[in-house]
Amino acid sequence: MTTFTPSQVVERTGFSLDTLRYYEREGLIGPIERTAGGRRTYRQEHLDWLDLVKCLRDTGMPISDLKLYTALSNDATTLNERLDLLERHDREVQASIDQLLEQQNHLREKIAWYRGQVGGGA
Amino acid sequence: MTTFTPSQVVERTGFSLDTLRYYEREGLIGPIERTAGGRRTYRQEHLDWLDLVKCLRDTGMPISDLKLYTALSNDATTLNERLDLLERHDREVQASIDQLLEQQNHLREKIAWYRGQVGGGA
DNA sequence: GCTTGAGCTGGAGTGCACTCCAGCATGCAC
DNA sequence: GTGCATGCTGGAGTGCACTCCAGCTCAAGC
Repeated sequence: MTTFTPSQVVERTGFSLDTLRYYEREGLIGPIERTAGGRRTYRQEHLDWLDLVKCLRDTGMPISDLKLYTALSNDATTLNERLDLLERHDREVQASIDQLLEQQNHLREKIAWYRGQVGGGA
Repeated sequence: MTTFTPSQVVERTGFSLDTLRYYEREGLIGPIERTAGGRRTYRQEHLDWLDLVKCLRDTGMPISDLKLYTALSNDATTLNERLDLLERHDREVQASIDQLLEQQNHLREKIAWYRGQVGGGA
């Protein structure tokens, strides 16, 4: 069974060593097995999980929600709750995309105005 | 000339009183005129400016860049620099929209998977 | 003229998500 | 078997953008 050292996980996930340890402390990822010497040995399933964590963090899910989601994931009877959580999050992501697009329009109007000023002054 | 009290500005811009004062301290908006008693009296141009500030903040421009942009706006010869700043920001906004859309795809795949599980278990 | 609410100041406090550090252990490379 | 990179822990520190607070002044209504 392939395992990964902390630095390999850093390389593959883009999280820093400190962030990986922080997430483990916070319960965003289950306790990672250790070598006899105490070093963490990650497995493929951890990398997969961290990809999901990255997706959710990058879309703005707070640590507290991720903590909840992780806890739910340890109980096979919580599929509906997890689905709810992700659907709610999806709606929030959609809302922030919409808001970003709307504000981008204002921004581009402003840019167009500046271009008129700059071009007109030539 | 119409003027606005601080609480009217709160209502119209959505910024809190404390945030308005913080922005003024930080130089994101020029010093606001005062009444004899020391109360701020905002004018329409301030509301317009605050709309732009809101647009830029909501799209993630840091306070430090807004500070710079505000400083540049007090010098009529800086049109090109301001345009540059906004264009750079627009590219960053586009990048975060793109990234959000991409991560939203992953999220929706996960949601679809959950729906399969939940539906399949019925 | 007094009450009540809005506003003032300077400075301290908050919440979030990391990030850094000291001091120590481990492990592979030679 | 020693040197150096990697990793460990607990806890302190950071950066950002506010947000709150005490103690005070001001203004409008009755």
